[in-house]
Amino acid sequence: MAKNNGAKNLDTSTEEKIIQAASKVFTQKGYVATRTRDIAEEAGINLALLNYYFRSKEKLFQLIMVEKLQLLFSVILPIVNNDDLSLEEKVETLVENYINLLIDNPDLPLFVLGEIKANPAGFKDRLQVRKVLQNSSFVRQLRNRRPDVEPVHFIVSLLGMTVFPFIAKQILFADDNTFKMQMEERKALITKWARTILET
Amino acid sequence: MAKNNGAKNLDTSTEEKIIQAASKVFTQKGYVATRTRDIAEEAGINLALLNYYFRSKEKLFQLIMVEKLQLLFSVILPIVNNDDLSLEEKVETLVENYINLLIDNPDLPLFVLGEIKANPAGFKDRLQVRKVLQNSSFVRQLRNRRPDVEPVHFIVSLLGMTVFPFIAKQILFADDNTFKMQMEERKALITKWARTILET
DNA sequence: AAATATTTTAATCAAATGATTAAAAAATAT
DNA sequence: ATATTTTTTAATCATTTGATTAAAATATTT
Repeated sequence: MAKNNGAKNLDTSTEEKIIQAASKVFTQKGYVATRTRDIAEEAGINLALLNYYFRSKEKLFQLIMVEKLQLLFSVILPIVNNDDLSLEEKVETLVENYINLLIDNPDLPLFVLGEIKANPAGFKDRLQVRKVLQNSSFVRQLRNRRPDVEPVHFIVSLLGMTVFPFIAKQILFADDNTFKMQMEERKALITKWARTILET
Repeated sequence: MAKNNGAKNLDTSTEEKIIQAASKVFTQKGYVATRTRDIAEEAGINLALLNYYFRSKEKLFQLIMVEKLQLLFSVILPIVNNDDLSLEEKVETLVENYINLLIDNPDLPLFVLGEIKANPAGFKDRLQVRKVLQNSSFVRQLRNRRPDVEPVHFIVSLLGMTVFPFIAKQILFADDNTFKMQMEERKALITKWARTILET
């Protein structure tokens, strides 16, 4: 066998190089707009090698998509389900962690939302964000605090204030540096505003 | 000549049928994912006819894109530049009109933002949303009211709360009817929240 | 009605693209 | 060292897709 190695050097193995390249190109251009040749070139390998390792564009895409969805949920789920955090603590942690994640992965929201819209059937069953949220400690606390407001409205506002700048970055912000700076200062603003909204 | 007619019946002319179909398919699937055959089929005409009328997929797309951008801006610009409206009145009108527009064109935000991201160079010059906003009555009022907060933060929050539900509809909302209903009740909520934020 | 111009279509082209194949190169085992 | 297995490549295929062409159909003008 010509196994690349045992455990070390995995981050530079061909397979890993392809995954890294696919992650980059897919999230940047979306499924239909990326050509397998783009990924191969980005990975510095032959096109046939991509199919040797992953059988097809579709298979490779599924892999990346699952990875990205887990990345998004790994930040949300532990927080909204943590019974030890108060409503205000949840909001603060959520905003802080989510903006940090998005600063490192600015393409993530538009990519994920775009692909879900492009193929709703493929995610209808797998993704039950609504159900998970419905039964969360977060929603329970929201209902308790403000029985007069549907929790979804508050959640959408919080997510909107947090995620939307990364979706509309191209249009609303100048250079990348001021954007990052403003996203940092935005953490405190959103937290404060969300608290205010909870009281009003 | 075989001109279809003089002035009547234009809404069913071949040219108009193609534009309607292109509008629908492009906004639903985006530029790369739509095939000219899809548009032709949707319009109920031959594929060659599409190229006879519009020369190319790209040309037809440009037409639709300009139309959609004008649609988006035709709602924002008159309001943010209206010196006769108070800050609170601007917010209320903006939210009301924008949600109405988005209820009728739910695919618009993801489409426009996706295409701009896919081809930033093509819009960098044409779209100067930042500059227009910068000099608007709206931003002046915001600076005046809250000199301690960068206006962009407020604008992003307002737009985020308004637009984001239409972008994440697929994930966060159940059926289309309850969604529309909740968007209607959301108008008052956002307006109230925005006012609160301005005071805090 | 005949001639002319416009609109529409069927057939086809050329380029792009996901995928395969057969052979070469490299690694591992014997 | 030789044989065997795994990895990589160049060449090629088949399908999709935007676009064109030549002819047919329809409308307009004379």
